[in-house]
Amino acid sequence: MAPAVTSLRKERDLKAREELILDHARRLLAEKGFQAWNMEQLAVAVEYSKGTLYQHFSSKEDLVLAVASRILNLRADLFEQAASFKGSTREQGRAIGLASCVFAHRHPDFFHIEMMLKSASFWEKASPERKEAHARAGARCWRTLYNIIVSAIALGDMPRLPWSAEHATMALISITIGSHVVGMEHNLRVFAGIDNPLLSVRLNQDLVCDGLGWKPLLHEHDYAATDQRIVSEIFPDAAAFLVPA
Amino acid sequence: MAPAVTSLRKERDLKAREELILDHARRLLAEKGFQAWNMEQLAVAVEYSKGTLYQHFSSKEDLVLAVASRILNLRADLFEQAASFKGSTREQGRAIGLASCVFAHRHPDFFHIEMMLKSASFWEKASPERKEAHARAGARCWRTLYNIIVSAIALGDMPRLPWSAEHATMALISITIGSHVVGMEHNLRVFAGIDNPLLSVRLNQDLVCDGLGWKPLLHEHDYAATDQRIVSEIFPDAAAFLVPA
DNA sequence: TCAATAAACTGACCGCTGGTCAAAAATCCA
DNA sequence: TGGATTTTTGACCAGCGGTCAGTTTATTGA
Repeated sequence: MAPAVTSLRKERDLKAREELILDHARRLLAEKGFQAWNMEQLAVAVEYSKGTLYQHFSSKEDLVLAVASRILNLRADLFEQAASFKGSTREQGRAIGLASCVFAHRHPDFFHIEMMLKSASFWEKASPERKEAHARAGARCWRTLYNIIVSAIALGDMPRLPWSAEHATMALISITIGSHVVGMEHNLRVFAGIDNPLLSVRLNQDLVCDGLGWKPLLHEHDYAATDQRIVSEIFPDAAAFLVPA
Repeated sequence: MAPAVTSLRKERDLKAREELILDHARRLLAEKGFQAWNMEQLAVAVEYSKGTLYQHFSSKEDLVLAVASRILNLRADLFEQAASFKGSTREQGRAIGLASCVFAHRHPDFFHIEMMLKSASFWEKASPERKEAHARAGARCWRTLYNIIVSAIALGDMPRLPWSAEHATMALISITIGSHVVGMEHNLRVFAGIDNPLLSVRLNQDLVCDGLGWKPLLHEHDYAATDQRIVSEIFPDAAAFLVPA
């Protein structure tokens, strides 16, 4: 039997190599999408053989799912940072909305990847473990928002009826995802004269928050000031595109 | 030179064959997604050879895009029917919301297909003509909604500010698309205890309409009665799942 | 230090797919 | 009817994801 110290190092090396593969795969995905590169090219890029790649991932789809999960966990990280903002529940919700935009700015290709995952043939080629990991990463995101909304209802910031906390969460997730997806359509951007799609994402979030009666409503509070605080306290490097002069 | 009568018949035959191909392709897409069938199988199904398929479509992606466009035009048809509803502007908007649900019920696989189209590699393999046709079909949909919103603003049913008619249109499109996409997610449905995803689509649409200040607001009017009228007058065969007892 | 053994890595190879095109079949017209 | 023209066909090609027997590298025990 191998000494524990040796096997630990091996495990570390394996993990490091997996990271290396994922890094390069993410780059290829961002640059070329899904079809315009192959496993051989990736193998050359990471300086291992194709066979070795398949010791880490059961298929190309499995690999791409792993990339998506890693990025989705970064999204969850941003959400959790945002949720730590000190302020009213609606301000915390707003911080998550901003986090979603910071994320979209850092990972403009993420939603494209995520759309691919929805395809049935894609999903069934991925390993169960990675599918579960992805579900966990997704849950981290909406759990963060859900907890804030539960607080909002408990504190009386949001009416309990006619929507449950779960439905309110779904509504905010829907408007956010929908706005990001729609914002990627070139024709619609031209039609609506939108130069910065992220601004309209936030506008739509405001709309839904007001629709949910989440107090203080948009016109009852100076949210521009809140935005300044959120950006300076939590996303200092994102000031430029989030709070335009 | 060929007689005009002959060439006309040929054109008709060609068109009919294209329909046949599209019908079978749509069936395969619905049953198996994109990857789990190939052009040879489709050729066998329509009883022509693979080469003949490529006289109609420049690639598999081009073919799938054509299928998507045909379905998208059906969506536009439903929207235009809905827009003809006699009532307040918000009731007309609601009719379009219902149309979107009728459509989702008839073509549950459409959004999956539409997601695939967003992929860059997919888009660039399709022919320019079909891409333009798809854009036109999409425009038919949002134009219909846009016209109603313009009326709403003109009639004073919706405040002109702080959102333009274009932004209001985008907001409603975003919540609708977003709700449909999110509603397909199994984990989230379980989390929110949603049995009928289409109901939450409509709930979210109400939320945004109220957020936009589109009068009469949800609590100012008996929209259940409106739904009954819309269904009986425009979508009589959709009563079952749209207006549950 | 050095075999013997085990573990890890490799790339030639396989089956399958989207897409092509020369040959064959069908159609048309004088 | 028969030669010219158009349409259809399916064998064929290149490129892909994925496999696995053979090679290389690492580990072990004397």
